[in-house]
Amino acid sequence: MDFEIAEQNIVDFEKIEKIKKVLPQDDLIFEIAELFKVFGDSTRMKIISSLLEDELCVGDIAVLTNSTPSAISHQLRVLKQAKLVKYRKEGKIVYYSLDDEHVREIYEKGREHIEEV
Amino acid sequence: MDFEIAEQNIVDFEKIEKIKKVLPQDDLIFEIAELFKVFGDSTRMKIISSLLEDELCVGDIAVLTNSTPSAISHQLRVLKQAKLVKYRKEGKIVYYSLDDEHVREIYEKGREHIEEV
DNA sequence: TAAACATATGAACAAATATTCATATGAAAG
DNA sequence: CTTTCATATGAATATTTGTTCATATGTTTA
Repeated sequence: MDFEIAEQNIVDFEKIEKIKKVLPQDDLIFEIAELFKVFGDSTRMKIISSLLEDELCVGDIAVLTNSTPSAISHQLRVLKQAKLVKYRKEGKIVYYSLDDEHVREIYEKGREHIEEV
Repeated sequence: MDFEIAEQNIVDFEKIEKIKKVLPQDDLIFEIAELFKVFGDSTRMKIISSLLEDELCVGDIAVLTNSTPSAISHQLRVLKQAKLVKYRKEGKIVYYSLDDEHVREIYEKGREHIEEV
């Protein structure tokens, strides 16, 4: 590890060492990136936008997103695994809703960035 | 459009129409997703984590991320296009820094979600 | 002016991923 | 109990995307 560092062109060695100490662990950074990856798809973002308004079943989400129930079901699984949505069953119908206030907050920060630039 | 809707299995037509009215335009949703896509990569997330601490040049970021200057340069271009980082030149050295408080806020919301679940 | 250096860029390759299609599951209705 | 319906799932395909490698650009130093 240290060999590699020594071989490269470092402008400010002390600054690097200082930052290295406070950087989050690789696996935490990986998990954060994985979370944002879930937000980084138009279909899922449209699902999230819709669920910000109300709980919805798969078929209704498919209509709102101009997508197929199958595609939506796949994406809801991704959102579920990321703990961004939860669901409740009512007979054969499954209602999905947002699982976390962070979803709304993250969405809104993203929207702010887009709309202010 | 309305034909497609009529053909599908809709559970609550009124709810759908109501949500449809308040949903953001497709192109805004697309842009938000594109923004989060930028956050959704480990390398870029590590760059962002580093720049949260201080401005850094390409070579130093490469060391901190265990990556090559070339790979980092490519990723910095992505971050630049998303208006997440800015840069200043000092001779042949280019210093990058975060361009927007939203970056920090979005990063922290993401981290909160990961750490609280 | 030539060499060394930091960064940028383009093309090619490999890996990841969203959608589609066919089919499965499980619940309600006939 | 058989059909219909809502949702889920697996495999295949097509597209996107990150890295690598070679090379280019522009700056400093010898």
